[in-house]
Amino acid sequence: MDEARHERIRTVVAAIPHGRWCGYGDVAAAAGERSPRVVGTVLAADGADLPWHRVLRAGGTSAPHIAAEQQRRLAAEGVPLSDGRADPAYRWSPDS
DNA sequence: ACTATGACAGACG
DNA sequence: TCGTCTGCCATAG
Repeated sequence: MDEARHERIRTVVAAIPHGRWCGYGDVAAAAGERSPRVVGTVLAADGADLPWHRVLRAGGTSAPHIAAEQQRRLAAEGVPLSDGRADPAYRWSPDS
């Protein structure tokens, strides 16, 4: 069942500390996924109740449609943004 | 069953 | 640093 897959991903995203961010690839790896794309798929379908704004792309940038919200929330949590790009120093790995 | 699409990542030029 | 191409895999039609 794919329910388990969604749940694992949601769990990982929910585990991201306040004031931190991490990449789709990191979440996917922590959830045991083969592709980071499934993370986006899950967040798009079930991310309303999750801190999805703490999940960015590998480079620290955000997807166009959600960029405004995402950057606003991150800034509100104290994450330094340099020209639409989150500070790498505030990156967090599900492992650490 | 097949094709198109997408909140991605990595490799290249 | 940026734009493009390719590999990836779940969902929708």
